[in-house]
Amino acid sequence: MAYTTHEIHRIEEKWQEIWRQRKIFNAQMDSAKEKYYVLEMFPYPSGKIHMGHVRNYTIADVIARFKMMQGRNVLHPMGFDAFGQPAENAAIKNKVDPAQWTHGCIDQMRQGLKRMGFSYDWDREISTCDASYYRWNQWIFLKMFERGLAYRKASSVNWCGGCETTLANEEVIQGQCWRCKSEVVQRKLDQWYLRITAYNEALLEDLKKLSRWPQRVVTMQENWVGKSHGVNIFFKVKDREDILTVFTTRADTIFGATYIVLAPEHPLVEELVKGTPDEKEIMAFIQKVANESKSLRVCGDKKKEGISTGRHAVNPVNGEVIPIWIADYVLMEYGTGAIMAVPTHDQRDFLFAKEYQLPMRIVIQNPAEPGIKEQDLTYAYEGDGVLVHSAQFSGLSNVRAVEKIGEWMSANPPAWIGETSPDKSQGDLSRRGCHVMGKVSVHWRLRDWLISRQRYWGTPIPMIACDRCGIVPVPEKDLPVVLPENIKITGQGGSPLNYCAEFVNVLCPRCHKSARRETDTMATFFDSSWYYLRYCSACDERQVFDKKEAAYWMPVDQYVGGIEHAILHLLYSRFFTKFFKDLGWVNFDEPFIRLLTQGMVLKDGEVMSKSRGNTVDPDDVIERYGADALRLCILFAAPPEDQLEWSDSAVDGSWKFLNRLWHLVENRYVPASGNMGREAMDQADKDLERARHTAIKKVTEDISEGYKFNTAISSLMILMNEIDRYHNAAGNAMPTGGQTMKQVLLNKAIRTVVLLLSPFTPHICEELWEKMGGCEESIVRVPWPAYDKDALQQDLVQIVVQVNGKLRGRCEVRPQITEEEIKELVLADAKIQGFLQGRPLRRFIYVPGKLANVVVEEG
RNA sequence: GGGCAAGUGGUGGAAUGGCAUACACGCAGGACUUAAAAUCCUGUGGCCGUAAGGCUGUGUGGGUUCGACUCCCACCUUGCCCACCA
Repeated sequence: MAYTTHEIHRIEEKWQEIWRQRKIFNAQMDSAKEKYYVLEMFPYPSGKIHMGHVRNYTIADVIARFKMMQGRNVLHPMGFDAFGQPAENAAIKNKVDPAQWTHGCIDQMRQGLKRMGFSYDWDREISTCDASYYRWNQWIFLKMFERGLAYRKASSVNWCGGCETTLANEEVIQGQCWRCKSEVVQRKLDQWYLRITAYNEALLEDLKKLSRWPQRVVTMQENWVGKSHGVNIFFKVKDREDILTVFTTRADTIFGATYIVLAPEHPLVEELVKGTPDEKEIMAFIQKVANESKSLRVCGDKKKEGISTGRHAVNPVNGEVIPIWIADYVLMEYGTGAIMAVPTHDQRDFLFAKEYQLPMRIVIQNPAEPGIKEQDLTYAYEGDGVLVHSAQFSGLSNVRAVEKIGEWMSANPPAWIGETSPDKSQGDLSRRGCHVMGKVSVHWRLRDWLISRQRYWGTPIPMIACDRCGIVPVPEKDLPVVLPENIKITGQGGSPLNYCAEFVNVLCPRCHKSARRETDTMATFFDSSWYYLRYCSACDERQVFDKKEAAYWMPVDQYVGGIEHAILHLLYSRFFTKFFKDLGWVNFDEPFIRLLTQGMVLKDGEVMSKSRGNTVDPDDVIERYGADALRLCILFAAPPEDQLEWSDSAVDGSWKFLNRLWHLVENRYVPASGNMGREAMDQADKDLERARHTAIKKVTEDISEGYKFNTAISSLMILMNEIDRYHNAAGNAMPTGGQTMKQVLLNKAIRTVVLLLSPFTPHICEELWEKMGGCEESIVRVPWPAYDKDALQQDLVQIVVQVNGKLRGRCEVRPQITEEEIKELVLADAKIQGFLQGRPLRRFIYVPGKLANVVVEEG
């Protein structure tokens, strides 16, 4: 029977059906067995699966099947991240119901995944848009609310005009909406936040436990949480009682501070400029900056703009009076929204000072330009050096001064104490903690997570606003707050739920008078922050997840997904896990032990995407070559973490290889019995056995150590080549139907290829295994083969001979040969002698089993 | 501006201190065929040479080493991430 396209489809469908019927991939908790949880980032159901999905899920599937064969109890679930904007956009554009559209996409996607033959436990499938799932979102939200981790606050938020909704900091990329790329602007709004910053220390500290995550993801998270050590310095406003707190990591430059800059949004600004001659002009400037888009404001190349307040501040270390400015380059979101400017040692301050002709003073000597004057500077010196013009700290290295000055400021009163009048201000200031110059402090970059979205297709936030009782949570017994259907979605006028009277108008759970339901929905990243826990007991209707099941299955042993989630999703998931630990629902700190970020799939050097129009439909490939060839091709073409350049001819190659394997079993596999001891083997037999064991070793190590599927597959190709060679050489000794020992060895090698290849191309391997008389219910139940060290031994090894590091010959020796013996052998060799040209031997290096290097005088 | 990753034949890639280019694609030649496809065999970094063989060769320049694709320093290029973060 030929391995035709028709035959491939029959085989693939046959085995997919068998897996389903025999429940091969249904996971059961079994404390007697060691578990293994392998998980892929679940897809957004946008329709058909694309090559990115195929790659992601094929990688994880190989791992899952490999672990199954190694005897682990494997949990490998799949589901759909089904809430989100595309469904709403489709509703606006095509006038279809988001729920209907989403379910259509899910069906299509599920079918695509099944066609690939992935080893999912479909009984655990979840969809985040089902009330059976999102009710637990609401439950979690209530638990967070109880503990003060979910709160409502009015503040300036990121607003995307394109999506007509708010965005989390993490969703703003270069000042633009991560989804639609619209400019993000700031708006004052009352919104729901999650207090992720309560965990900032743990989110940073526990990164140390993630030794099996890619370093760059850990670094990205580290930078995002952004802990910086520095000093809060208290500057008093001259002739007023106000204190301006500035944060700096460069306390060593405090004596070089020549002006103060406030962010335009700084709360003290209005107060400070009130009644001053330039008030109007200043307020106009602030308004102008406020109207600017975030990306423009945050662009580093932009000319820095500012305006003087006319007010002055007193430097606590020396009583120096310096001007207070307002400028767009200082951001309210970071630090205290106020900085001390040191133009000589900070490039931003330098540019600003040049622009507005503000004074500067050098306080760190640049060793490359000693004695340079302030007016001759062309850039700020940000490097290390010795302090000058810094009172008692002059002469100290700036690195040490950072610490020393911080300590000194924390322990001593400011210069203006006692100098200010009237006297009563002193007591007032001390009460505010300003009896010292500054305070060593830590600032974080991480902000609380804004989760309100003015969208329809998401989890309703389970809160009710009552005029009498304030914000009241929906009682647990009333969950879920079901998302109403048949809503008109126009894409305009804010949250569509606002217009749904039966949803909005409710009775207050506390006073039972009329009240209004919250109409914002949760950001969809909420849904995906805990779905891995839900899979542990996906059908449990009584609780968010089963503690016992989660204790058994969690944490996820291997997580596979795209690098694009390196910050958002992974950070949020880590936060939720820590929250569940505090709730007492889990007993571990981190959800994902090992993380693999697969590379992108490219076509003609560009990322494959719908908008570029360079996609290759996996379905078309399956139609022509089958799922196995597609899987093999995508695994063989590149290591999983690298970018993968799609090429049609590569599938052709995989298909040819599977064909060869098919015909190998069809034509060369002849049932035979018996066993051949090593002593009875000739050289060819030993070589075949060695090739077989080498392949077992290599494939096992390549899969488990670095997920080097491409080299694992190539070693199987090598074994196949060896089998062909062996068969051709042994032709005469192997008559058709022969019961010879050669046939036994050959069969063994063929069975090994099929077993080792089965995680990569499961359908064809199941079929061939069955043909060869395997009687297990599935090949994943066959134990993974082990290799024998003795069989790897060679009787003779080839040694490379070098003269002065250059390859000059080879020799075959016993592996046990001593250095003395080989030295004698090499030096006696006529060819080597020719290269030595009689020069005296200086050194002889022997790397056992590999190489000998004769070192003589050059020339 | 900062961080990370990468740079190897015509192509995808292999080798992490010891034979550079495994394995595959492509290409060329051959076998089979009336022919084509498929399949099988052989060859395939560059230069010189009929050959044996020699020289050269992993982005560039230096260094360490008996020996460097691999380690160190500097630079160039590309990709990704972050970015007026005080």
